[in-house]
This record gives sequence, C-alpha cells and structure tokens, in this order.
Amino acid sequence: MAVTKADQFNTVDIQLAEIAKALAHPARIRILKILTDMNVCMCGDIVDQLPLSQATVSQHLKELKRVGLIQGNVEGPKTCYCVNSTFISLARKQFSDLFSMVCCGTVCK
Amino acid sequence: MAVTKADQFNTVDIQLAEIAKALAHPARIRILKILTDMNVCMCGDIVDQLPLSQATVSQHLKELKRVGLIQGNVEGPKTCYCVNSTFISLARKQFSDLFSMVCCGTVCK
DNA sequence: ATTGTATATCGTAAATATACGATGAATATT
DNA sequence: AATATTCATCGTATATTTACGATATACAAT
Repeated sequence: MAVTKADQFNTVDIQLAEIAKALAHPARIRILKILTDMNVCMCGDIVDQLPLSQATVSQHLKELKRVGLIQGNVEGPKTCYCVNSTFISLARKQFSDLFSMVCCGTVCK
Repeated sequence: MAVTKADQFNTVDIQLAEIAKALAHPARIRILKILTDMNVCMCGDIVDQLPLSQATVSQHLKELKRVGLIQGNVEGPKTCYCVNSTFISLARKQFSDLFSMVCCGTVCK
C-alpha cells in the first residue's frame, strides 16, 4: 500500500479487502492448498514445495496467520500450521455476499 | 509487489491471486458496490462518494478494468463504467472452488 | 555441553501500490 | 473560436511488498 486512506472506508469493506490482500499472491494460495492436502503441516514441507526460500515462506505464513486464514502451533523447534476452517467459512461468506451483490449489476449502455 | 517470483506458480493460482489483488483495497470494493447500485455510472459520481481525488479514483478504476472486473465505455468526455458480470461470475466460481477445497482441511494437532 | 534441526526475525534491496496536483485530451456548449 | 466539463495520464513522494542471506531462538539428540 502507501499513503493509504483505507481507514476512511467502512469496516466490512476494509475487512474483505484485508482478506483479499492475504490471497493476493500465488504463493499464499498455494500454501493454503498445501496445508489442505497434507496432514502433517510443517513449514519445511511447504518450503520443499515452493520456489522460495525458508525466510520468504515464513513471511507468507505470517501474513496468512495475521489475517486469520491459518493457525500455527509451536511445538518445540517445529511449528505445525493448519487452515483455520472457521475463518475460511467466514471469508467464503463475505466473498459470496460481495459477488452475489455485484453479479446482477445492470449493464451500462 | 516487488522482486516477484509469481511467474513460477501455476496459472490458476496466479489468476486468482490477480483477482484478489484487485479486490485488496476498500476503495475498489466500494467502487464495485457503487457501480452495482447506480444505473448511470460515471467516474465523477464515484469520486463524489469517495474520500479520494479524481486522479486516484481513476487509477483504481483502471486497475479494476485491467483485471476484467469492470468495463469502461468512452462517450465523448465522459466514460461510462459498469460491472463485467461475466467476469464476476468467473471470479466467484474461482473463489468458491478455493474455499470449498480449503474449508474442509484437516485440523492439525 | 555440544551439535543438529526447524523456524522466526532482522536487515536490506528492489519493485509496486497509493495518493495527489498538474496537465493533456476529447467533446459538448456558448 | 472560446470555454466548460469530464476524464486519463504524467510526475512525484512515501509506504508497503517481496525476496533473500544471515542470525537468533528453541528444543532434541548425542
């Protein structure tokens, strides 16, 4: 972002934009899918499946966690990541509501 | 973005991330809703409803148009913007597919 | 205690995003 | 033709994002 005026919008729009931002990188979408596919979900496993360094993957995980899309449980040196199904459901509904609203918009001219 | 490696991911993930990026600002979500609500959809009308300058709104419209979420028809000095329902439906399905896939992910630990 | 394994975080470089004023382009109106 | 209206684009400042190497942290194993 930048010199942002995002604060001056309503809460619903701001929250949806936040979730969208978390999904606005193919690596993070990929990570969500990897977490879904795997039962064991360590950071290293994800690193192995992406063309990114460990530091970068960790950063992406942090962003996904920040908005609430995933959870991370520290277990000693390891950290077990998993999808936050509750939040995903919420996100799903918010996108669904937006698209339902917008989809039947009148075509101009 | 930045020194991005986004190219090295698969097409589906890249496209979804692109759409998400376009939705990753409350102003752009707001614009979609405004375009939905109004029959006449000039740029100036949108400017009146947002706490942003004309130049900034124009930039946001350009981004929404770039990814395909809206269309803009130039009519003399005016430009008539409208939602691209076809593309919105496609976007809706892509998000729906992602969330369906991810939502039933196994909870770790 | 030392070593190895797994992650997070720091520092940093380069690209992008956000925002706006100023200006340009395209047409209506006078 | 001159003026007003509407919008896009240019130039620019600042903040954020992406990426990585290096280092710190936390524990398990030897």
